[in-house]
Amino acid sequence: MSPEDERPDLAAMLAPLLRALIAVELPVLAEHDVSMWGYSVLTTLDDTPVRTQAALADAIGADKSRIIGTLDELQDAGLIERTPDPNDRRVRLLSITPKGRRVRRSVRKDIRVHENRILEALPPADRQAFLRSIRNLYDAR
Amino acid sequence: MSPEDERPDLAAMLAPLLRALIAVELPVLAEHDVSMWGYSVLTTLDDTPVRTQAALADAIGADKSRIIGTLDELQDAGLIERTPDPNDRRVRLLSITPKGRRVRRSVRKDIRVHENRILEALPPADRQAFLRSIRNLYDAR
DNA sequence: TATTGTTATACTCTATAACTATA
DNA sequence: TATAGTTATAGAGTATAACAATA
Repeated sequence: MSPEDERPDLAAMLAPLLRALIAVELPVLAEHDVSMWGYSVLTTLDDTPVRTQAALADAIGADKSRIIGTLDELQDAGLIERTPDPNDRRVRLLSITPKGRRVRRSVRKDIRVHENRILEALPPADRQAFLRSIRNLYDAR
Repeated sequence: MSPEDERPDLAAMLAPLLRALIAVELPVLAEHDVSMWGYSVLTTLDDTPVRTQAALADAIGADKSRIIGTLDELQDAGLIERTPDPNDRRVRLLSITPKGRRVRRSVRKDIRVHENRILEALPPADRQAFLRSIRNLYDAR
């Protein structure tokens, strides 16, 4: 095996990194009284409005039955709204509230601080290439 | 928020990437009849021999009680050995067998093929910087 | 008959705490 | 009393299937 390949597997390196990111995010989310799934929902609704719960579930890679509790919590907290669709009474139209938008952006700002602290370990040039690369891989998904 | 910061959260981008990596690795592992934890154990024992099961569990970020089933399977398959330590009869000394080493390296080779296929989406310069960066973040952990 | 949202059930992981045998 | 390995129990998270209302 060539020296270049003498490195841990990609997944073996990414998993601890992701765990570390989640570990610093959880307290931030707790401060704002939202769960990880809740924040994921707020982010999706803020960036790319979706009509139905099924479409939302699909967008965040979850099962439609799995997000119901999350939606209940977000609705109770006044962060999203579920209004019956008059054109198709099976559907409940989803939307983020102004309060939900404020929470989402506030959480994101706090998370960015932690992310930047972690990324500071990288030389600036590599840092840019790293961000460009995961963005690239993420978009190509 | 500045344009540079208009990107998904790091964790939001890394999570799907890790999921994709795991998705391609699982069939490879299944072909070689080892679990994800089993492969993790083989990797650790091959690279950095550890004496006790507790030390191994610590090295792979698991609880000592969680790896026992994995060790049983690996031992039954002849991939590792557990020999009682004559100096401390509470301890069972761990070692990877030649067969275990062959399996580990065979799996790694197959995984690399899939990893490289995914990384081909990146321009070569970025690809190097990306690998250097996650290695950097991983080692600084 | 198919689809939306919901609820219920079962299954997998994981964390924790007990237990034994040694020290 | 403390530690290594093991087993047992309980909890969280998830997937799947069934269900009622509507199309």
